[in-house]
Amino acid sequence: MNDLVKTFKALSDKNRIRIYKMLQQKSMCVCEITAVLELAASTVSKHLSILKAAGFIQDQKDGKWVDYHLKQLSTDPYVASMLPLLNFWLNDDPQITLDRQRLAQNTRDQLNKCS
Amino acid sequence: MNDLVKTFKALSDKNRIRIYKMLQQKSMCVCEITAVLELAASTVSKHLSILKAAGFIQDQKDGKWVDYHLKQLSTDPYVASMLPLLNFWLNDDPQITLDRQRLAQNTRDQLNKCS
DNA sequence: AATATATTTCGTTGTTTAGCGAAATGAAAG
DNA sequence: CTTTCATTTCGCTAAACAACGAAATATATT
Repeated sequence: MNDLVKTFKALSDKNRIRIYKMLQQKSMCVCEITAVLELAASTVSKHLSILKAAGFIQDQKDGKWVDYHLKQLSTDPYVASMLPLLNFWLNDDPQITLDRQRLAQNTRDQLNKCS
Repeated sequence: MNDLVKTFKALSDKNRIRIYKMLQQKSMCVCEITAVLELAASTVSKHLSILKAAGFIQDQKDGKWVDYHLKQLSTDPYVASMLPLLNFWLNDDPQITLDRQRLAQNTRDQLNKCS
């Protein structure tokens, strides 16, 4: 039961949903996500750690960046069941659409001096 | 997006999950739920209002009691998608099993002076 | 080596939320 | 019609949580 509650808690935040829906488009580093959400990098990092702990995302080092991407083959049954729903939901949401437009415009190399 | 977050928040609490899984067995009044959860009636009432606002449950007056039951045909698409998962999940969970045993033992009429 | 950029960790602050008991409300029974 | 029981609302407290900036860590570039 605790795992299930943890799964739902991970999805109970607007900014974490926005992160999930961006990662559905492409893998992103922290500073790219930060640029779209307009939050402090430390806040974004925390959100990512919560999504990771719940089993929704994975990370991978890439030079000075850390790439985050969806874990589409989750071992956690709760997460695995939620994935198709999350992938389908909110694709027409105005905020999600806007985020996706903005993430397409920025590349991590253009983001000199992320903050 | 706010509706989706609201849906997840409703399910992000252990006691609300326990309530959901009890209501899966039968409709219950507040004092019956209170007897199983061992929480204050006002706390249980608040949990029920959150589940109701999210579209998971409905209530119906029955004399001096208020009967709560699952809303198995939800108009909310997020809730509707979650129902089959919630109904399937946790049926073997020790806490849920125990709650269900306890709810079967008590009837509202035996619960004189609920608290 | 020194500097710049990316990320995480830590400590703090303000907000949200779960919990309680007391008071208010409503319905049933004496 | 007064009392009793069930429920909800209200005000409060403690814990959980999101957000920030600063400090720590790590990698890349000069």
